Parts: sequence; C-alpha cells; structure tokens
Amino acid sequence: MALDERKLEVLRAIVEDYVATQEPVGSKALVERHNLRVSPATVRNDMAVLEEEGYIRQPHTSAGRVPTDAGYRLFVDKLSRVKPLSQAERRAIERFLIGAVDLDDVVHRTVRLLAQLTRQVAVVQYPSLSRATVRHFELVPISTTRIMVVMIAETGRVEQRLVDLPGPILADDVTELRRVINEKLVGQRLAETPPLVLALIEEAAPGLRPPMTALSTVLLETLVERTEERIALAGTANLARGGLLDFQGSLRPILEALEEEVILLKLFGEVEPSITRVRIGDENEIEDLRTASIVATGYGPGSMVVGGMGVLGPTRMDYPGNIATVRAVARYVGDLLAQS
Amino acid sequence: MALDERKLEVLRAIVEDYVATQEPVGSKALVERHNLRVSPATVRNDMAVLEEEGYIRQPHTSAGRVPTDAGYRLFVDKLSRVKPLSQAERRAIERFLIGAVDLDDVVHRTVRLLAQLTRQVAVVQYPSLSRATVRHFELVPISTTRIMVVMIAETGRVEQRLVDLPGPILADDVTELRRVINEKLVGQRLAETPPLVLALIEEAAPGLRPPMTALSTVLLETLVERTEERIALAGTANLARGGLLDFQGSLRPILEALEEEVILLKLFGEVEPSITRVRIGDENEIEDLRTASIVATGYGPGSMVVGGMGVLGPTRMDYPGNIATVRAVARYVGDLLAQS
DNA sequence: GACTGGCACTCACTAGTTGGGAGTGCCAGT
DNA sequence: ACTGGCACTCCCAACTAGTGAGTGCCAGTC
Repeated sequence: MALDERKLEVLRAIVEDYVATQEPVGSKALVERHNLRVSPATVRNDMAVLEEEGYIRQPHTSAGRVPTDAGYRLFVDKLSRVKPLSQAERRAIERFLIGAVDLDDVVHRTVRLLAQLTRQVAVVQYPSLSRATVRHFELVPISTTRIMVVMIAETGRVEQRLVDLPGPILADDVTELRRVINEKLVGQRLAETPPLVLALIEEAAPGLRPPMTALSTVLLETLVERTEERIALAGTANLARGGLLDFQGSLRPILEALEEEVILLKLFGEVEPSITRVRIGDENEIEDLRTASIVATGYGPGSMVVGGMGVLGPTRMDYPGNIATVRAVARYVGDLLAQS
Repeated sequence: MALDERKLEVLRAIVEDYVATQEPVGSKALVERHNLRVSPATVRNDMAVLEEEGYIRQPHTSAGRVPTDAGYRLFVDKLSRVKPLSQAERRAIERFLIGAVDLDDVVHRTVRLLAQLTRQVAVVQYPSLSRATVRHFELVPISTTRIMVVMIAETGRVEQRLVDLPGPILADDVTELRRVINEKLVGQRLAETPPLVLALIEEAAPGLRPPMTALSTVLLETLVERTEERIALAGTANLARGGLLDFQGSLRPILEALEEEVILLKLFGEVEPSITRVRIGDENEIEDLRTASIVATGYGPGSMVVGGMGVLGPTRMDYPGNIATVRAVARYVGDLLAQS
C-alpha cells in the first residue's frame, strides 16, 4: 500500500517528537505540536496503517507509538532534509581544527569535535597507510649494524622501525640504500608497493644485497602487510546520557564493541567520500551494535579517501543534524589534508 | 581504641565477602563462611566497634555491613598480603608482550593485558618524553625550504615535525645542522634541553643562523615545551559489569573523567617505580572519581620511571589481586624497555 | 469516501498496604 | 569475655486499587 502525503507527514512528526522527548508519542500530542490540519482520530487511522506497514510500533497496548528501525530508515531516506550547519557551528569547526600541529593532533581534535557537536560517540580512523602514497624514506644509522627506517607518507603520517642488519655497514652504503629505496618507492601508493619492494633486492649492488634483504623484509612486514590501522574514539560518556533507556539498558556490549578496533575498522571498510552512510539498528552487521545507529563517511584530500569517520548513538538520534555535522567535519578535515 | 586481632579479622572477612558477593554481609553469614571460632553475637559486638571507628557502615538499619573507604584503606595497608601471581598468569603476561613490534604496540598490548587480567579499566601512559633521553635527531629535506625533523628517544619513541625555513637551503648545510644538533643534544634528557636548544643558535655558523633559528623554535615548541603526553585506555566495558550498583548508578562522570587526558595524566604525576599507589574512593582528588579506586605504579627500564600505568574500578575491587597484577605487568614492561 | 466526535476499553504507572525475613542491639546468663 | 535469646527495625516483594493517556471502533457529517 502506498503511503499518502499525510501519512508520511505523520511519520516524520512521530520521529521528530520521539527523538526530542524520548517518549512514545500519542495522536493528540501530535496534532497539537505539529499543525496537522486533521483530528486525532484521523491521525490514529494513519498510525494504524503505519504500524501495519512496520514503520512504527506500540511498546504496549495503550501507549503512544515509537518508530521502528524501518521507520527511521524511511525518515532518513525520504523525509528529512539535511540541516545546514549554523554559521556558529562552521566557525567552531574551523577554530577547533585550525590549531592542529600534526596529523595525530588533527585526528585527535577531530574526534573530540565530532563528539562535542553531535553529543554522540565519535570515531575517526587515522589516515590509512595502504591508501596513502609515500613521500620519503629516511634511513638513520643507529649503530653499525642497526638502522632505523622512517617512512613519511603524503598525509604526513610517519612510521618507523628498527632493522637489524646481518653485518656492519658503511655510511656511504646507507646513503646508497636510501637513494635506491627512494627512487623506487616515492610517489607510490603503499598498497601497491610489495612487488616493488621485492624488486629492490635485485636493484641493489651485489655487495648491498644482504642489508637490502633485511631492509625489504622489514618494509614488507611492517609497512605494507601490516594493515594495522588506528582508531580514535571520544564521547563514550554520551552513551550514558539517555538514562539507560537507549541500548535496552546495558552499555556493556556497546562499550565492548567500541574497544574492538577490528569491529570499528570494519565499519569503515567501504566508506566513500561525499557519501554519508547511515546504519540503523538492525542494519548493523555487528550483533552488539544492533541497538545503535551509525552515521559514517569517508574523508581525505580532494576526492581521495584515506580513512573514515563517524558517530555512533542510539537509534533514537538526530539523523539530519548528525549527518550534516559528520559531512561538514569530514570536508573540513579533507581540505586540511589537501593543504599540507 | 586499638582494634584487637579478632576485630581486624572480622574486617578482613567483611571486605573479602563484600568484594566477592557485592552484598552487605551479616554476622551470621560471616561466622559460617570464615571459621571464626566465636558466635554471631560476638561478631556483632565487634562490628559495632568497627562501625564506630568508621571502618564499616550499614546501608540501612537492618542490613549487613559494608566497608567504608577507610575500611578498604585499613584492609589494603594492614590486612592483605599481595597475592603472588600464578604461573599461568606470568606466562600469559610474557606471551602477550613478547610479540610487540614497537613502542606503540607495547603500550597497546600492555593496556589490553591489564584490562583483561584485572577485569577493570586499564590506563597506561605512553613513555613520557620529558623524562626520556635523546638518541638521535634526523633532518629530512622535503623541499628546498622545508625540513622534517625526526627525534628518536632512547625509549624508542619517535616524534616528527615539519619546519618551514626562512629561505632555501643546501644539502650540505642540512648535514651540518644535523651534525651540530646531534652533537649538542644526543644523550640529554629532554626536560633539560631548553637552554641547550637556545645555545644551538650561537653554535651555528653565521650563514646558518636563520635556518637554525627556525629549527630551534620548532624544537622548543613541540619537543620540549609540549608536555603533551598520551594515554592508552582499555576495558571501559568492565565499568558496566557491576550491574550499576557500583559508582552509585551512573557511569557518566567516570567515563567523562577517563576521556579527560589531563585528569589521567595527573594521576600519574607522582608515580614512583616499585611503589604501587592505591587511591580509594574519597582519597581521589578528582571529584568525579570519588566513587572509584585506582591502583597505579610507575614503570621504566631499571629504576628509571618513564611513565605510569594502573587500573581503575569500583572501590569494591580485589585490591590484593589488582596490586599484584599491576606490579607484575609494570615490571615486565620495564624489563622490555631496558632490553631494546 | 474521507474525516470527525464520542465512547468503551486496555494497561502501564503510582501510591498505599501488607507480610516476611534478614539482620541488628541489648540483656541476662554462663 | 562470650553466648543464646528476643524484641525491634526496616527493606523488599507482592498485592491492590485508582488514575489517565492512549487506543480502536463506530456512527454520523460534509
């Protein structure tokens, strides 16, 4: 059955009121607060239909209605317009991010900013290495048989690793190794380097094969294969706001899921830039997050995606507001990365 | 009034039972579970005294007794012996830490390990820069007017920063700057470097003064003055275990405090190695943590302290066990740092 | 046919009541 | 100094209305 204009309007009103008050909303209150030009009885008929279609439900026989996950979904897809941010909010974002001194600081500030603006739990993925390109490799001799390898990514991220060499090495040879490595790898996307790294061994002068082998082994292990990606989290205290009504009473599973970085990374597995993905309640693949909703998007310089960010909260959340905020923050951070 | 042997024994029994059951403990149950060789009536008399002295209290008139913060304090100081860890636990610690690839990984693993072993919230401070000594500085030319400064600390921690130079610079000059900086700063504790960094400018050849000035400004700002220190956190889900009885019902303030890194850093402000500090409930200076207890200690290679670690949980926690675990983990991590 | 007013009905929530029981404090006795 | 006994306190769980918000349905109106 197609839902006519007014029924949709009723659904929107229910979602908005329920999000605001956290209480089941009844027909009378609805008519009063939104100026629907019909009587409560009419609204009740509409509600009956909406319930039949699975968009709302009654917690118990004589209570008001509450949106279902499907109801929120319809609301997000069809009934809500993204709220443009206020001037004040835009300025707050700029001011908050402007002072960042390095990449870690950007991420750190971003996640706190998101948590503060949305009053939800915020999650930001550190710019991922595998999607980044290499700006420079530096080899720093620590002793005659030890070198520290430092990789600087285009995003500003720095990774370093100690390498034990099979035998002592001369300063000039280190210079040569540095030259070869940089020549072959700079400008490449990290995800595409493994064959190049292997080729490095062939590339090296015969006398340099042993140290180069040690080096490339470490490079492969730690810089390429290691998909380890970090996550920053903030605003977990916001979970405890909704008086335990949200998340059906127990924060435990949510907090547990948030500590599993693997789970969080999975959420960002398929993020795309300028597309904001919303996962509502049951739509989440992760069991423990079935009582929560997630608004996530990708970010990065220009149209590139180097990571994801988003917020997590009760299904009863301000979707239009949160979507707008996440989107805006992601764009600002993207611009920031593009500059550096 | 001095408390005789048996009264102390009663207090210990109350603490142990309450920690185990989370329920007020009565005289009868006490006599049954611990083989005190007296009648419940006698125990009641002892309890009355303990209550008068402020070590235990009654939630309401006809309920059992619960330890007060002072009671826990006495228990920790006088009545409990640190439980030695089991072989299995020791092995678990070793196995868990052995695979760490770098400093970040060590901290990360440590905090998860602590959370898992104690089933509390674990907090680990990243080895602090200001107490660390400098191993090496590396200057990496990014363009003719930009240099990346990389500092490697003795603990393995790496910090990097981009520096914009007032004008273009030659490769040889970079080499010279690198030489001077390393000559003056390597081996110094970071906290003691500010005067040395300033002296660097005098030290440089006249032609190199401008770039050296830019460099030393950045060095001062970011590596020395910046006391920013990072914190790793794990096991927040454990807060939600005690069925909301702990923390008088609201996790909110605790979660908020845990997100304030400043607060956590303060906890570690005065840590000492091989001294395990226990803060019980009201003893905490931070308002929001008055319903929690903290077991913390310093760690570092040998007798040096480079950071703190500890666990936080309800005042009703297993002090002997947690103290033992924190201590053991701190020692293992210290040894690990000493090796590298 | 769409909407409305009216009405009986449902059922969570609150407040008040009650009985049971765990635990205490006190006292007299050993 | 310790114990058994006993009266007392008071939380808690179970039960009982009473209340009211909200519903579903129906007959009537435009």
